[in-house]
Amino acid sequence: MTEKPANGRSGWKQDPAGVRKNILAVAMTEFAANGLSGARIDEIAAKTNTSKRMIYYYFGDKEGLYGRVLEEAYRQVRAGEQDLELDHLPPVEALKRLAEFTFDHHSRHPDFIRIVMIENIHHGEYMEKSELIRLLNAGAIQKLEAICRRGRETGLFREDVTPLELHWHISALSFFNVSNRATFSRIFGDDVFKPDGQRTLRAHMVAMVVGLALKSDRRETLG
Amino acid sequence: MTEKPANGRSGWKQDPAGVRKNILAVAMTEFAANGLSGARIDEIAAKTNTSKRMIYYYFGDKEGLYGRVLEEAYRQVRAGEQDLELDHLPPVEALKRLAEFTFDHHSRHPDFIRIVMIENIHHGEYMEKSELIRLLNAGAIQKLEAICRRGRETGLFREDVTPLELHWHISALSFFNVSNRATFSRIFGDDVFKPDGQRTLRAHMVAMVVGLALKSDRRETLG
DNA sequence: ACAACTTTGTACGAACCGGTTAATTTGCTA
DNA sequence: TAGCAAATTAACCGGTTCGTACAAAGTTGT
Repeated sequence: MTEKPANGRSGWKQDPAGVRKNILAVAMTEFAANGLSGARIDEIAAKTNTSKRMIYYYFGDKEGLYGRVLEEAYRQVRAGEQDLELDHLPPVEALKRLAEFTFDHHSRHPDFIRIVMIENIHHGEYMEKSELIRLLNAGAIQKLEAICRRGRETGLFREDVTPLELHWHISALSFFNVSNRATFSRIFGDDVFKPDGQRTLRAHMVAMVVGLALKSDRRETLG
Repeated sequence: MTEKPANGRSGWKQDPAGVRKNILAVAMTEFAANGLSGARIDEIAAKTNTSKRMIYYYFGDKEGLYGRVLEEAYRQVRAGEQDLELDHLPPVEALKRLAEFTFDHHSRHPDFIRIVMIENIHHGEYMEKSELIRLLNAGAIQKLEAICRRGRETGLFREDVTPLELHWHISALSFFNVSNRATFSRIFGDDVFKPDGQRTLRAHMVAMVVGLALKSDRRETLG
């Protein structure tokens, strides 16, 4: 509960950065769980180490808080993607790794997925207000662009499939796997979401994406 | 505004079925637009031909209304799928047609997609209460099962890719195309969602799914 | 004719919930 | 240690919103 101040000095009773961070973390969980209109400021405040007044002191109002949560969600997830090193791999291997990583990454961050779902329900209007988010996401496709460039240079990849389209397919299959788990599993059972099922889906996804990227006469090596 | 009674006889001043229908239609739009907690009963009532009192008379409370809206949404969409005739087509053609149809069908029913998104935010808890929805959806995969059976019998399809998995991939790519349009287009532009872009994505989806279903030595005829 | 069902309309209560007012404490600086 | 801005606390407010009460009348199947 009582964490050490984010500030260097110890013994301080005031800790603005820590308070902000604490509020953001709690708010993200609550918004992810209940949506923008479903989340309750009082509930967020209660789960915080501080008081409701501080939420308004630092974030203005509910929508302001939601906006910052949205930014923080994108920031965290994009930060987790930076470490991936793909330049030393041949294009096909790099594409496979990127696709697998995305699948796993989304699977590990269900709250991020839920925040994005909620933002889509709101037609992306809060995202549009954030310059930060646009900047963060612009870089999200650079790795894929590099892979495609190398793939085309070596004559393996099709010329008419764009990085953006590949990103779309990878995202769709990885996102849906988390976003629609509740309804899908209640209709068809949850075998698909057990470890074996997930491995299969992931392998399918990789095979499909690689199959799409490769020229047809280079596909024979695929299973 | 004033529609003729759903009942056959004319001159009736009472029309329970019509009132229910009208309330459901308005409520679906409102829930799809604002979510369960975001939608306002008073707002729904105002857009109805009848009064708030009738909503409670027929549906009990807000959650009861939402539950019926959810059922109605699934019922409408599944009903629209029934007409599709695939038995006369060879398996690969049938699979293509089914995939294309699903893509277009979801694209034509954004409110249904939004309702399903909202239900997933609520962890599918209202869906679970409805036996009707489970029944409706159980049949949603039968067409695909028939196609797969024929495909395997003729030696074209892989034995280790199940109808459920194919349904999952088709659903993921078709669903995401509607559900994440707002955030995706705000980050990467909306070229992908213009007619040309949509045709490309749809063609990719079909190619990927068919490529996955087919045995590797039967894939050479693909573009 | 009679009972059950359907419709209309208003007004209201009570909880909920986002946001504020006002006052106090803490820490930096000089 | 005085002064001042930033940080923090706790009680409070007013509008919103779900749901109901009440009162009455029209309609339909039997």
